[in-house]
Amino acid sequence: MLKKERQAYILHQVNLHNKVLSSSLCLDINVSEDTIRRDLQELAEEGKVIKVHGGALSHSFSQVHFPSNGVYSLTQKKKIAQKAISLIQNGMFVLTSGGTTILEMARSLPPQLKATFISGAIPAILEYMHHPNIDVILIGDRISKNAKITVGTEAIAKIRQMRADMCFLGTNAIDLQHGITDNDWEVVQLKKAMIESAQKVVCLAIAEKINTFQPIQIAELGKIDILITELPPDDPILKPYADTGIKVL
Amino acid sequence: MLKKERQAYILHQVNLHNKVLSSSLCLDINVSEDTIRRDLQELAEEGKVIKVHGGALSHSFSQVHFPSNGVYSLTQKKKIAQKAISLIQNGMFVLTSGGTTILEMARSLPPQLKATFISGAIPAILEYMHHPNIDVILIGDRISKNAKITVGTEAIAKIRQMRADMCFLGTNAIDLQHGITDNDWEVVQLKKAMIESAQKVVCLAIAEKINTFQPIQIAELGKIDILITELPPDDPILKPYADTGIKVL
DNA sequence: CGGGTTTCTGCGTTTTTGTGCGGGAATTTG
DNA sequence: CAAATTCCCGCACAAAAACGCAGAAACCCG
Repeated sequence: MLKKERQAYILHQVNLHNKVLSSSLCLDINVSEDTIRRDLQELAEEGKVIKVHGGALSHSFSQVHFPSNGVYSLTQKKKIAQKAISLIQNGMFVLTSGGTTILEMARSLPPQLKATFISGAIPAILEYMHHPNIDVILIGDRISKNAKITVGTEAIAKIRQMRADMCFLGTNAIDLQHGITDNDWEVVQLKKAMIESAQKVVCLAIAEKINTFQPIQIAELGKIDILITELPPDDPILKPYADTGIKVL
Repeated sequence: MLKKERQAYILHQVNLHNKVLSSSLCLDINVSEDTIRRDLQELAEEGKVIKVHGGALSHSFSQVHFPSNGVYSLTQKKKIAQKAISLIQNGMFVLTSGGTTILEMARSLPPQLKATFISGAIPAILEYMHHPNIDVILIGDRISKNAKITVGTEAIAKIRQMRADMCFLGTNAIDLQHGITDNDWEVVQLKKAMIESAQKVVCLAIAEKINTFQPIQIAELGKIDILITELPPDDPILKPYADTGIKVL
């Protein structure tokens, strides 16, 4: 088994269960504990997991207990959220993925907006629920604790039978060659379905995600209608994307 | 169980209940009191909790007043929650409705319990999601903002195709003549479906709900297997229910 | 093709960390 | 004041990590 393959498997396990024991991993993959430990260490250095004595934890895990995340690019995300909200009109059916940028958008929705939001992302749902004029449709299925979103075939089937006006995707990585990419297989399946079910696809990405990529492809750039970052639309880094026909905000 | 994981659980409990006893924690997690004490000490050094003789307090608690129970029957609900939890075994599939009693149960689930919880109740789902060993299946559909639970035909259809070992119902009203009743038509439909899909039906009701009724019937008493209140099982008010064959805890 | 280098992996050995236990000191409670 | 908890300290033991090393595979390059 290849090293990358192994690390991808480990990452998948961590994302699925929020934690992982080195001992159980080395039984699973049938390699020595040292190898696992080295893998975890590498993943930890890349910020993919958090290494602890005896195994590793998912990043979201510790984020819960450090609610003081005011530092995490909040101002950029607010800016993105504002631009995204300007696209939403009364009466629309809006499909949203998970992620902190989407969450910020959910928090910033103006109270007089009347629309229907469809999502399986728990934190976002909580925000929608508190909004006075928004109807909320919850996508059900098994919950991925790490992504805090429902994943699985039922969720995908439900999304497939929707016809939304617009779909907002929190974006983990985007570049010219691979399009939008991610590292969680189940979330990727979900986002694929969301793209197919929406008339317009909007990607929200903070600038540091631009020109990066991850192992699994969600969609080619051609599928994207609008790209929103915190940068001004004429920033040179965004030029190549605009040139492919994507509307950049 | 990983050390960080344990500390996360402790922190969660402290933030939830504003206090925590080392003795109850070491029963919950099944480690020695020394370990708990060391954990609390570490958390205290990081400023996450305030350590006191016998346990720890949340930071917010020490600052302000006693917002505590009195009005909201919290202690009764905790008692009910404890009895309910004693019915859950590892590996079970458990269906739960909404309501504050169910929420209290969700908060009190012991961390080593491994089970699958199925629900459309958003507050309860949040608790299940934070639990280290519980798998969560979310029932999707339109969200009723006031009940904070998913309602509608899709939700009912999904529940119908489940086969749960046990179903816990928060109960708004119960009496001998009408069985269990409620006043929200959509929630009633949902609970009916849940009863049909579960092998055992457990009703959680605080004593003040006993011998009251509401406009819409959910089910006859005959459908109920177990009734849990905060009273001792031999309380005279419960006698008539026990006489109909319901197991009273 | 072949020799040198880098990368990856597993195996001992040593260090560090996490946990439980016993006994005595300190604190709470009645 | 006395009994019961709870806390603190040192120790022992097990599990995990760090470290150095060596063999094997992959890679590079003239």
